[in-house]
Amino acid sequence: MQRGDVYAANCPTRKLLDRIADKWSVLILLLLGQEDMRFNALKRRIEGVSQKMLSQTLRSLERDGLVSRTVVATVPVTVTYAITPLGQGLIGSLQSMIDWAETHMPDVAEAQRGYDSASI
Amino acid sequence: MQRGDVYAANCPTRKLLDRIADKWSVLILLLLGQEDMRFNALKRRIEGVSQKMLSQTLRSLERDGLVSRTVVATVPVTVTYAITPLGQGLIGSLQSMIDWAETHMPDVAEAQRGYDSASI
DNA sequence: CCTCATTGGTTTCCAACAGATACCAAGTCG
DNA sequence: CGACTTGGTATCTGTTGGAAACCAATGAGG
Repeated sequence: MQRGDVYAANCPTRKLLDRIADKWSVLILLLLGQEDMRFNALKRRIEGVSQKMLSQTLRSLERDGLVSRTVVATVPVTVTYAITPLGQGLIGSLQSMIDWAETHMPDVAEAQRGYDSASI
Repeated sequence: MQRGDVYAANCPTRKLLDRIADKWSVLILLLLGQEDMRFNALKRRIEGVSQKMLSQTLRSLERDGLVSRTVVATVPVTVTYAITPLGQGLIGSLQSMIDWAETHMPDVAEAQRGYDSASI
């Protein structure tokens, strides 16, 4: 089986990786993996995200079929975002990345202290 | 057990995630997970990375203790980068992310076609 | 000897992108 | 009548990424 080379710039998988290996994408997918959320709920939950980046990233995730967007004609109109079955498959990897980060944060912090003190 | 909130901007784990969930970091870590590599070997292998971003990202990964940097006093001097035991633990999650991307690339491509044709 | 190549970077400059802010429609509440 | 909600978009600015030039120190080739 011929495998695409993710290190080639024009490889479709590499381009997909560039979109999901993004801080906002990861945080959004992880939240939607837990429960459906509306636009402003995501915005309030994810500290520091701008409306522009949130709508931009959501549109990109929707285009890739990882997230679904549902408009409900209430007043004012509400928009609900949810993870798709396709996106659901990604959650596992992302969650284990977060778990690793939370578990090994102390080791990383210590490595940083070592690095910073050595380079004074 | 009190869990840090990765969605808070000042959370150390969130900041670590922002550094790891980066396209260059992921590609570098994955390559170094397979074998030790020198600077220019990485540069040749990862299509599209600039020297600036490569050295910047490598320094960041070194500071976090995920990658080690070894200078050998040959002529000209050679610098070898290797994954650390700490970084090794992260490879699994990253690899499963790539595997997912390679496996589900056709689904994503089809979702994109659907999205793009619907919005003409 | 002079030039070009190698190594692994740093510096500079400019284009691209992210973030802050203002604005929008359409309706509800005081 | 204002002020507030929803989920955005438009604009302007500041930070970042990428292209290219430059660097030291040495070896090879003409």
